[in-house]
Amino acid sequence: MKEIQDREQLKHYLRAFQLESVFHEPLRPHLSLYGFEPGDLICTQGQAPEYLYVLVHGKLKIYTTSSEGKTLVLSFKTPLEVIGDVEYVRGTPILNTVEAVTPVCMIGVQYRWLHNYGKDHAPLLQFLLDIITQKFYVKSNSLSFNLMYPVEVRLASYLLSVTSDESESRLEEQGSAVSLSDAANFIGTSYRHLNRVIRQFCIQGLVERRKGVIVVKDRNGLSSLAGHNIYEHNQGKGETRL
Amino acid sequence: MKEIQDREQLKHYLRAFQLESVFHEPLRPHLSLYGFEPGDLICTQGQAPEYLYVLVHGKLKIYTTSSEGKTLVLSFKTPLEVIGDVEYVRGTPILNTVEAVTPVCMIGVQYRWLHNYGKDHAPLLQFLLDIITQKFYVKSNSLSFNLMYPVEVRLASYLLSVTSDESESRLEEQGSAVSLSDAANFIGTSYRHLNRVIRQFCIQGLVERRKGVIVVKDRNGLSSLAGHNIYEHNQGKGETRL
DNA sequence: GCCAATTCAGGACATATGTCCTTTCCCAAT
DNA sequence: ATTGGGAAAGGACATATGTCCTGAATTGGC
Repeated sequence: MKEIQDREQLKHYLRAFQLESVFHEPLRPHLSLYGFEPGDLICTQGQAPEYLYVLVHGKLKIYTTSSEGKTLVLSFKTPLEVIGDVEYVRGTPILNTVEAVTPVCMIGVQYRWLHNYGKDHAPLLQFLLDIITQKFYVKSNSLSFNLMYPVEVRLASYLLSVTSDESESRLEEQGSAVSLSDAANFIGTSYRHLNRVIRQFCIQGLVERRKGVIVVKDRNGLSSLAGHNIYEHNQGKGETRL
Repeated sequence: MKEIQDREQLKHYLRAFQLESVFHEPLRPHLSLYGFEPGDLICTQGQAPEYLYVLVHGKLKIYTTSSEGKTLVLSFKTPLEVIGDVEYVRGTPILNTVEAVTPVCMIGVQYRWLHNYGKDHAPLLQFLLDIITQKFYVKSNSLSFNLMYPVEVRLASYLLSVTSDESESRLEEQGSAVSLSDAANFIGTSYRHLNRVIRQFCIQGLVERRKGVIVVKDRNGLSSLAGHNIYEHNQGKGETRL
């Protein structure tokens, strides 16, 4: 992590994401921009958190590791997203490990300033509510989905959610570098089993393998397999009530 | 559902749960008390919500039903808990079905009043944040746990979390009426498989069956099976930062 | 271009879990 | 008491998924 000393850039992001009222005057001096390189850990499961981060550029991977060493990828995040919000509100240790997948830029604020100047600031509270309810919503879907459907269906849904709508879209686009084993950990299965299901999809003509890359051949087929159940992504802010 | 016309009782609950500042003067006239009988549905997945409810007495079951008819029990809730909070903030249809397990009493407020008089009211926002982050936390644990461990471990954890600390505690206490098939749906497995695992636990001397009731015989044994992973319950408000 | 080291795909087998069906047992209505 | 219905437990089998290992493919260094 390195701090980026560029108040102009910071202002730019605040404007671009309409965060000016969220981080009002008293908080401004305590905001900083931080850069992370792919593979950098932003925070680690179990540690005491210190900063609230707002992701404004790049892609993050959120995962948890069991005591036996198994890894479960919980989500991939793109802007606008917040890291450390739940921990801030609850005062608990960091829940999941967060790692930069691409070069990442985040706005960071120390909890103490957030608390001093923000704890009664309605726009900030509303912003946090908005973000956290969205997270809750996504996680809730994810929980039901993972518990109710077999890997086959989850993979179909996953492929639909990470590839774009072109006639032939492949996994691993725009340098997003989602490896197959990450995908397996995300779906909550083993790498081995993922391969098995992919092979089956190949046979059914739904996807194709091309040197380590999966190419979606038949979105409709995948859709009918997945049913209406799609891994929900950050679909923007939607209509919030606040 | 029937409305309970008793302002004194309402005041009593507000005091008991320290909700007086959360629901401040302008909101008070729009609060009502509602009673539900076991089996009553408080709200149904997919509907348009209208009320925010605060559970002040009784026990609720939250579940979701897939289009194929499979049911997944997401949680059981006891006071203090809020229903409809995520939907209120996000303006979305009801996510999960909520059913009374015991006689239930809840404080209800229509969204429109909440919005009119509460959308900038910091104590209310803080309250919602507190509740929702707690929900998020529990759900997050639940997701990882369910995806990472086999039914055996989940059941051990579940038994520990629903039975009290006595030397011999049985499932199905204090009229809580958690049926085995509810338990199966909660753990995310089939009734058949749950039985299989219970049988195995019996053989290992961990639990005993007595006419449809499960009696925990060896908490330590269950603990070592479950590892440190326990289904998190509402462990009170904890230390919140707000 | 060649080799060692690493990643990747898949075979073989074990285990976990689901589905369907049968048996038993309990209770309520007659 | 008799009987029908339905919960509760478990048998038999099919399927889904995990683990371990092997051989092919790929890559980076020389």
